[in-house]
Amino acid sequence: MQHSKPGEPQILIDLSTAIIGTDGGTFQCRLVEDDTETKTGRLPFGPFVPDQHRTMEIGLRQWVSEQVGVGLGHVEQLYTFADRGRQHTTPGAPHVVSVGYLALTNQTGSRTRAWRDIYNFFPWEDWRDGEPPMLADIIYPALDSWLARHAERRASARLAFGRDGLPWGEEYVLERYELLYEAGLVTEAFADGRENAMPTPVVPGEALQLDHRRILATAVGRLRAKLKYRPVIFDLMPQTFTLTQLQHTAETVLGVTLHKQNFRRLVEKSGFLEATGKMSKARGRPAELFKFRHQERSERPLAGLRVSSGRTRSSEA
Amino acid sequence: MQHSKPGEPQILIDLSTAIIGTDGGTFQCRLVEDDTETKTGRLPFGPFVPDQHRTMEIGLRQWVSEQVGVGLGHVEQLYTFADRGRQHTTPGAPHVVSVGYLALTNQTGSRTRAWRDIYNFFPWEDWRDGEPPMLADIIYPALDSWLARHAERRASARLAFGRDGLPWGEEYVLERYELLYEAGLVTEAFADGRENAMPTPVVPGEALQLDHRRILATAVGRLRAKLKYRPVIFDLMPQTFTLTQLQHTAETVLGVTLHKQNFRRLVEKSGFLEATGKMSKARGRPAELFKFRHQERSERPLAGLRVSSGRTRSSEA
DNA sequence: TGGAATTATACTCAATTTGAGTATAAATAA
DNA sequence: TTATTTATACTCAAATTGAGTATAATTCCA
Repeated sequence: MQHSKPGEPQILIDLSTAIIGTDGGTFQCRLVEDDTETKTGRLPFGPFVPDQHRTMEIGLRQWVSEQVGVGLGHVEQLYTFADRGRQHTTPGAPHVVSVGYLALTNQTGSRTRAWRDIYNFFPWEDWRDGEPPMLADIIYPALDSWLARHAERRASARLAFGRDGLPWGEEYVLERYELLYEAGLVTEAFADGRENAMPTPVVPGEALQLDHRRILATAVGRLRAKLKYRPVIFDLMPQTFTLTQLQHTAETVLGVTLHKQNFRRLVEKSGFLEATGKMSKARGRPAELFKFRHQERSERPLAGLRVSSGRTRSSEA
Repeated sequence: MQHSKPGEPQILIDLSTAIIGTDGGTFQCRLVEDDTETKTGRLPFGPFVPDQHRTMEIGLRQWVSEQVGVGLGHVEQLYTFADRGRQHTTPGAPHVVSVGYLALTNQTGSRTRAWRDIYNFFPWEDWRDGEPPMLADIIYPALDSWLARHAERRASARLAFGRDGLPWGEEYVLERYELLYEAGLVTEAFADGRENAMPTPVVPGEALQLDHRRILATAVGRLRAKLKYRPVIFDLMPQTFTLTQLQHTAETVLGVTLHKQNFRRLVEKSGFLEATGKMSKARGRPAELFKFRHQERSERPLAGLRVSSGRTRSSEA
């Protein structure tokens, strides 16, 4: 009930930010390539300096604009991570706590090559071509063998991965990653020295430094969930767009394909769109260009996209 | 992109916890009565000591069990608050960042008198007897006068308070409190010295120390939202309970009354309940006692209570 | 130039879910 | 014994959802 005493190790706060955008059907995240010995990337982060910034979000926006140079839309605090063993671990060094943030942008960098496809890090999350075979081939066997020794985690695994006929919930990205970590099946678990970690990572998917893949999983899970009840998707879109572009963005984020006609019905009824009268020029029939209407007089104000899935990309005609 | 330097003021982390329970139709939160000059209460909090606890949640559970003596069910991190001006403000003192937590218990203290009705702090949130008259009488006039000078916040206010025919969303507890704070209509805004704060708080509702009312608002909003898609309500219930008791608990948390027959249909279909065969004895026809079934073999595994509102308490026959 | 392919948009229809009732059953209280 | 209270079962129309079919407006290419 009292504050920590001066003798104790100092605490530093890092703001680690998952800057997310989409670009022509790829789901992208801005990474920093360290010049360290390891080849794994990391999220951009900066220190929180209480004397300089009134709030953490203000501080974050400032160093992102200075050092990353990307215009941000929606910014949202995700979670504060302080686990020992999943952070910087130099002994005697100050303890670093990272506050994870999600930031959306519609400026994915054609310029830099620092944008990476998020599904590189979570290949089991992309169901746009149907269930990734790696689940049945690699992940489920390995997970089941671990679950045989950890029956108490069985219910969580069933829910997170939608086993036994339960549905796959797109939004449980973090829960799935954490289970794989706990089971010692991802690279970071090995690096963190979990006793049960496999000597070699069993599950495909690129690692990130420290616990940044965990933060990214939190960001993707939160974004997928939020898409369904808040109009955040428009922060990923250019000024004007066609309904098909909007749908592709939603599919990219959710990692699922959607039923075109029903998506159209949903999004039109939501009242978030305003026709511009202009037309896109491409192959096939031209599509109308829409823009986001900033919620004046809408009927269904907070209902975002409650999407219903369609067929897989590969099963389309 | 680098850590804060040793010369900068130290950062301390407090874990501030909203311990929430219900007791016979009241919505309760465990407070600490400080022996300071102010009469306002505060949430229990304890320091996070990285060397002693592997994670923040472990640390929190320990000092809560030691110092508060309440058994906790679901525990969830809410948000990390670091705003200057809404924290301890002794100049030169270390900057305190509070990580807010929500903790649920089914042991509300008949023993201590430290349990307080949450609706004391947010009287406008309790719609069980219909819309609280204070909204139309006090809050809306005051808010509108502020909005006249702050047109850019108008859309937020419409959504948060459900004006202009928009529905009142139970879960926007934090958004509503923050708007009232921003408009200088609650006590804390005055204490924090906002330039536009009214000399006397305009809106009824008891204050808490520091930004603890903000943390509590976050907790209530998160709990109300979560109730609709995760079975957290059972962490507020005793071992066995009737459907009516369950409904009253949901109503207490949501601050709304529900349609009895539809609530029954929803909750029975969810597969979360298991009949015990025993009956409750009270007035009227005895009701069957149920217990929570820990999600084996259920069809709708993650669907919690998607409640639909009924009539107000006062309009019942 | 005239299909064929491609993409967009409109409309239909059954199944399910939701909102709001009515009807009836089983207890206690007077 | 009858009124009161509470619990539970069942009905029904409206709205929403899931999955199509039908048709329109382009470009591609033989």
